[in-house]
Amino acid sequence: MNIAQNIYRKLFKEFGKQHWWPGETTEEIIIGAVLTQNTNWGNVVRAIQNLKTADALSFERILRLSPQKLSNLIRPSGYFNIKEKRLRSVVQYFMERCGADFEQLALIPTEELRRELLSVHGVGKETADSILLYALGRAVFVIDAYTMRIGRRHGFLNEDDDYESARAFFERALHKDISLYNEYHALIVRLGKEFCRPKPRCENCPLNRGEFFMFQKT
DNA sequence: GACCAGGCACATC
DNA sequence: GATGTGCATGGT
Repeated sequence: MNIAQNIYRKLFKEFGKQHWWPGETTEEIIIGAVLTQNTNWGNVVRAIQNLKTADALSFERILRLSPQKLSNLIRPSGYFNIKEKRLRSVVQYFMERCGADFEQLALIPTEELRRELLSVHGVGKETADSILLYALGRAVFVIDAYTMRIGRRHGFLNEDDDYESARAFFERALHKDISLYNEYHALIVRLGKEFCRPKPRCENCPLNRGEFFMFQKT
């Protein structure tokens, strides 16, 4: 049992299954992945609800909306002028690539798909990997701000680790398992929200209990 | 009122 | 290629 596996076991025991990604369709998951960039999920829910109410929670409908109409619907998620363009470009990519028939992507290797996604305006590593894992069912470990902060505080990531080295840390340590990656990232977000905020520094963090104490940095 | 939230593109050095 | 900055809402 390595560190990454041990942390997972501890988190799952503490929090249980997280039922991620919250979203009913593949299109909704992809839309949410863009809207949640640097934004509280609660605000994303409002934006998605607006799209749903406007009967615009689909790729085809989104492309029909004017920039002004779309940005107004997603306003609660913040950065709405930026995200209007990003969402449109992501939707456009998928419509051109597979017509929103995601089965058509089944034979494309994950790394190739990842490169394509990263070339789309508004899609960085976390958004690409969230889409790959949660929308397209590819075994890619998603790193986010919580992962980096938790990893550094608890000493299993170094200060100079970046997105790719953090991803390599988890992917090397774990079996290549979609549902494991899915659950693990969700658990990290849960831990981050409840115990590992920028300040105050965590005090009752589950990772500091029992055999994990040794990994904690001051 | 300050801080934070499931980032990213772009400018500048 | 590293570092800084703008983007914006809503909760605590």
